[in-house]
Amino acid sequence: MKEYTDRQIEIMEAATARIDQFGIQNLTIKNLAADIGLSEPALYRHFKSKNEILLSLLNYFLLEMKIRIKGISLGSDTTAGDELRAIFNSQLKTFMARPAIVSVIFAESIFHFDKTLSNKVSEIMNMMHELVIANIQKGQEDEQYGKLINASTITTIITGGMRMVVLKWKISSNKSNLVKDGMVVLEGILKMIEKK
Amino acid sequence: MKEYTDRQIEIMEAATARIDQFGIQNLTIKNLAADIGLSEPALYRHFKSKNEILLSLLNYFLLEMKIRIKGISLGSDTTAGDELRAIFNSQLKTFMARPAIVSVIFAESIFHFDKTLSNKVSEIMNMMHELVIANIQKGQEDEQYGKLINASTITTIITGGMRMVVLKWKISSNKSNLVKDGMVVLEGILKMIEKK
DNA sequence: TATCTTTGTTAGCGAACACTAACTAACAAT
DNA sequence: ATTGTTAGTTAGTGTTCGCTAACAAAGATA
Repeated sequence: MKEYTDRQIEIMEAATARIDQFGIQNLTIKNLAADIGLSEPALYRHFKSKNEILLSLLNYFLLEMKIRIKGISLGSDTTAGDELRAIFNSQLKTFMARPAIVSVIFAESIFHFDKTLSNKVSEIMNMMHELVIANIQKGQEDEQYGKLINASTITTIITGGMRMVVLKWKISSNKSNLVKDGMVVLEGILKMIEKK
Repeated sequence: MKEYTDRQIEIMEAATARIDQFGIQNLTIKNLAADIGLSEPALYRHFKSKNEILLSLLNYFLLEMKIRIKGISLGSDTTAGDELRAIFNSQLKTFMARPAIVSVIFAESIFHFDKTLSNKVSEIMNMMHELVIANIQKGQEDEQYGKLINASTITTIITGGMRMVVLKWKISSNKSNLVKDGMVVLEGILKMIEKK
């Protein structure tokens, strides 16, 4: 398992904050070093290139997310709907607590200049898709969800709706209530697919 | 009304194509000039700065979109659902015909370095939101859509779902069938909200 | 005590960036 | 015929970029 030193984490967090506030174009080694209070070459003691910083922070957040979601504990009699509620509640709460992360992992377009980086962002998106579609398929088999619409389409609607809530929250400068708005959308979709 | 010379349009199209293929980081005046077969200073005869090229192309596509959507003709007995189908069918067909546009108008994050530019992208997004929410509200008043979920939430679900389809199409390198996939998602949502 | 490793520094490299100065050829207007 | 405008050129500006060479201080290790 990959591990990171305290200094590496400090660098990755600072880089994320800069991207969040000023965009990827403003993330330069000079700015980043100044944020931390180090000289530019000092950063190269901890990462061998600027691209490695970006790749590492994506890996870092992906790992963190996997561990957190795996750690969500559910009672044995939990419904499929409640499982979805728990997953997205955890996701949205994390985003609200650390808004800068969102600007990095939701922004495939900013890494368009490098295949390795954009693939990593796609990987994060795929992970969420797989998580949701598994839930929908199981819920349909168990007759908890209707089968009027196929699982893949429902998954697209759910992940798309959630992303849209996050995007609006970003545009509002994180002023809207992400968790509340997100749960309203999820509840709306569930209301349409859950059998009573 | 703003108008653009042939040369300006050529520059804006080339800039859009470059962003689409290689990302905003690769859009330099040097590259752009080479694409068109001109020298760098020649571009400054047509736009006073690089930022003005970007702002102009966003305006150009926004204007084009407004005109196209306004031009969609509907019979007097068209249902609200059919109006939505017509709007998104037109949108998706346009995106398939000119894929590069999508990389520009769907990517608020790449313009994060400039408020004027990111506001313009938000404006395009808002336009779609207003269009959809008006349809939903009217459809609910006319008892064509159910009122189980409020119009704002449904709008978020629809626009989010459509964006997700477009995003997947982009990630698939425009290989998936955008119009078909998009209409399946829209049909799925309509199936849930339309009264029979 | 002597040496090695770690983590920082200052100074500076070549390349690329957006943009400008100065000039020119083609053409339109008076 | 003269003049002005348009749209292009070559050459070069200062700045910033990612990154490196060379060196230094501190602590761990032998």
